[in-house]
This record gives sequence, C-alpha cells and structure tokens, in this order.
Amino acid sequence: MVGGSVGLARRRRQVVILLFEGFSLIHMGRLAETFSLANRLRHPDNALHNYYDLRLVSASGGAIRSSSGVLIWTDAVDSHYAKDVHALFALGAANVPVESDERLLSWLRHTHPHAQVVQGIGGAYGVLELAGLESKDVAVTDTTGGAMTTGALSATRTAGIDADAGAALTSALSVVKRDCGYETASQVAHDLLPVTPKQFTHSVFNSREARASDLIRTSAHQLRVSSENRVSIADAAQAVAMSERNFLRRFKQEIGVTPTEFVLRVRLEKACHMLVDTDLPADKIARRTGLGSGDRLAKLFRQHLSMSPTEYRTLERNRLAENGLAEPGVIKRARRPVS
DNA sequence: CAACCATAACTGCGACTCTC
DNA sequence: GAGAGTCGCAGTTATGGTTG
Repeated sequence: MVGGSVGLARRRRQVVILLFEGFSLIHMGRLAETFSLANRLRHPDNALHNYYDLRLVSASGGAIRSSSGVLIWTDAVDSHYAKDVHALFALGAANVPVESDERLLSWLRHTHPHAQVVQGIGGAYGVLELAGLESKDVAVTDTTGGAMTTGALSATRTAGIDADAGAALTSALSVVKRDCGYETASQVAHDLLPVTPKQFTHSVFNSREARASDLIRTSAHQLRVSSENRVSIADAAQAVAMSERNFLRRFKQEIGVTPTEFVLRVRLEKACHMLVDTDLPADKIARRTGLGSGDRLAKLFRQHLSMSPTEYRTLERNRLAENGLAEPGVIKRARRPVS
C-alpha cells in the first residue's frame, strides 16, 4: 500500500538499528524502547497505522558484542530491502572507527534516500561519511513540534546521555511525533526519561513481545519465567490452547525466533550475567539456568560465543575493570552454596 | 571431548473450517 | 468462491543424554 490510500490496513514502519562491535547497549535500548513504547501508546485513532517493526542488523549478521560484553543477535543488512527502511540508526563504539566494507556502504547508499531519518552514533558516524552520506533528521524540516523535541533533548542531557546519542533519541521522538502524533511522542518521552540501564537488557525481544498477540505474549512471558525448568513445546502450546503446529508457527511469526531458540537465549543471557556477577562454578550456573550441565553449557558457549564459560568470565571481568565499571558491589560474591 | 542414538522440535504441504 | 486461519501428517533437523 503506497501513500494516498485511505484504507485502514496497518502501515508497517521498518526501524533499523545497525550495530557495530562495542556499541552501547543503553543507546540501543533507548532507541528500541522509544519505538516499542510508541507501538504500545499510540492513539486509538491511529491503532491501525504506523506500526514500528524494529530490526537489529549488522554488516554480516550474527552476534555483535556490546561495550558491556552482552551479545546481541542481528540479521545481515542484505536481508532488508533498502527502500523499506523508515528510520536508520547506526551504533558504534565511542571514539572508535567502525569497520565497513563496500557491501555495507552500498547498502547504506541505497537506504539513505528512502529513510526519513539516518543517524550515526559513536564511531558509526564515520561509516556514513565513508559512504559519502550525511545524517538526516525529520526535526530539521518539522517546525510544528520544536518544543517537544527541544524538551526531550534537554531531558536526555539531564539523564546523562551524550550529545550524539541524545540527538539520535530526539530524532526517534521526532519520527514518532510525525507518525503517531504529538500526544504519543510526548508520552513516550515522559515514560522514557530518565531511565535505568537495566531496563534495556531484555529490549531485543521486548519490542516484538510488545506487539505480539495476547496469547503469544503470555506464552513468551511464561517461557521466560520458567526458563530455569524443563520446558516442553507441547505444554506451552496447551497452556495457550493452541495446537503445537499453530503455536510454533505463530510464535516464530510474532517473536521472530522459535520457542526453543527464545528459551535458549534467555538462559544464555542469565548464564552470562551469573558468570560475571557470581563466583558459582559453571556446572552450578548451568543447572540454575536450565542449561543442564557444565558440559552442555561449555558446548553452547563454544557454539554461540566461541569460548568456554570460564574464558568468558575472565574476559568480561577484565573488560569491566578496564572500563571502570567493576566498582565495589557490582561484582557480587555468591552466597556459599548450601550443600 | 567426540561419537552415537533416541527423542523432541521444526518445517512444508495439503486439507479443512470459517468469514466475507 | 476467495482468502485467512488452523490443523495434522510426514520428513528432516536439532537437542540432550550416555558412553567410551
């Protein structure tokens, strides 16, 4: 459906966040949360319009490591038609030039003319320059809502967000304002700031969960909650009164991954946190997160992170110490196990 | 740690039902 | 009748436990 139609079909707006190694999880989370909130808060009159479809991509796809060591799964840029991108945010490590290749630069050049907003954050700003492109922002041409975006920008400063991340967030709010209205954008800005970083650790799936149907959202929540135990697809399907076949199909369609993959990622994320935050042995962490045994945990870590759990623990603790994040109390010692 | 194997999960396809 | 949603079957693939 192209512009001018008066039908009530939902208009999907593809928002793409292009990630580079060392990106800020907090910046990504704020952007993701902006559009996720907009989906949840949009005015009832707009209920069938302007539905943001958040995509996380990288040059080649796969796992991208954030500055805090958390791995985020991405699709390759190739899998997204450049002309379908409504807004593009490129996130790289602060003050570190990102690596790019001609394929990525070409995709950026094709995307730029179609996207309403193109913003680079941190080192990713340079990739736009390499492609011979400039940042785009709807706020530049939009004179009707200056107060809101100015207010949001000052709020980002209050919340301790650096300048270009604040500008990207302001751009995101401008997009929401133009697509969903001033009220919705205002409410998003209000709900978003100030925020705490831990809100964003789950935003990868949260954005999709938020716009999933009630049944699938409920199911995803139940899977997340019961991820420490053995989870059967048959039981999960039965819990939401669906056939297994239909449950699998709809879950993947709405959340983006199969239920098994969803539970696996939740478990791995918990295991990563426990490895860094506690001194528990890998085998115990595996049992507590539902990943079975230490052997199985090691196998999964090698498969997904290309290292063993203990290597990950050492690496992440060193990284946090180097970044000055391992303040007293951040790395907690586990309670002595009760035997 | 690798290999093996039973089981569970996933997917493609055709058929059925329901609504418009 | 067309299209969307759902279901069941069968074949393939992935997972996880066990063994050496």
